Amino acid sequence: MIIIIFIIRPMSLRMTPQRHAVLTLINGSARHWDAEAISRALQKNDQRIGIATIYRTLSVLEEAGLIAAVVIGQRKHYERIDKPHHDHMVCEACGRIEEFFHQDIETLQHDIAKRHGFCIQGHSLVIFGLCRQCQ
Amino acid sequence: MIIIIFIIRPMSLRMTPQRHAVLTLINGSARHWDAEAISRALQKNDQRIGIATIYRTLSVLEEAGLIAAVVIGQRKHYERIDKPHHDHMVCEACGRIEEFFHQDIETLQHDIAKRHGFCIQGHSLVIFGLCRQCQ
DNA sequence: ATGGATGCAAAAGTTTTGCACCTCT
DNA sequence: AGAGGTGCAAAACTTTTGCATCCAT
Repeated sequence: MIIIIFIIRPMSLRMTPQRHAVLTLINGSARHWDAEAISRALQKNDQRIGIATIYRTLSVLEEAGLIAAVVIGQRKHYERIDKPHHDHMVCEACGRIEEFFHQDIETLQHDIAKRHGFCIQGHSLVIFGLCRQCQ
Repeated sequence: MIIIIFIIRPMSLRMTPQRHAVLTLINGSARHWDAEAISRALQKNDQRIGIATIYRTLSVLEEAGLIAAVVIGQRKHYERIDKPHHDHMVCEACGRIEEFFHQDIETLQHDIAKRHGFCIQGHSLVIFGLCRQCQ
């Protein structure tokens, strides 16, 4: 006997005030945000949203492809999606995060993945160092 | 008035049974271990070490340059140091971790860091995808 | 004796979950 | 009414810290 279970998920998510606030915050800057930073920024703006809602909202927005996630130093950060793909360079002294894109690095990653028989789905490249100001 | 404080740190660390057990475990396999996995593996081997000691030991061993650390998916993993530098490829289905090294990728990272005025100190490159078996 | 290491338990930090309530069709 | 969202508090997890005790000089 074969049992097939369909799990029907809504195709579109409800854009509530909370979700809108989080999305607007992220889309309104080039920064990388973690849940804590979002919570603090919204509070300063008199929009207090429960931290649980923030976590749930970030998952939902990421799954919907409306924001991008990067893990930086064991912590998930989110940024707006309307930038072309890029990787990150983090200053270990001041925390500054810079973005870069290098087509050759991208290409070589695909090459090496193929060589290992991997079907590449994504990557995370973070360069650590000292920025110009902190050297 | 200028006060100079010298903090004298021991140059060598004491190789206690606990530290030896952790080091032996890591050096005895090609795996990547997190604190939990180490704790479980040692228990199976009738060597129970307090989890706090494991965390402290891992820091100490890493600082001493006896093991290497990699952050994979928000969690710090440790592996033996006696391998040449490499990056990682993680199968999102089965968790398999493969290693690779690509000199051109290394070189290009240095190029791009220099171009941004960054003094590069390290990097973390993890490729996500599906391994041959899981496709 | 003394400095370092350990184990335990408690604390801290981060993220998830349960649940009652609310909101929008 | 029903599905989905929210806030709060509690729980779950991971990692760190305080402290009494132990161990090896």
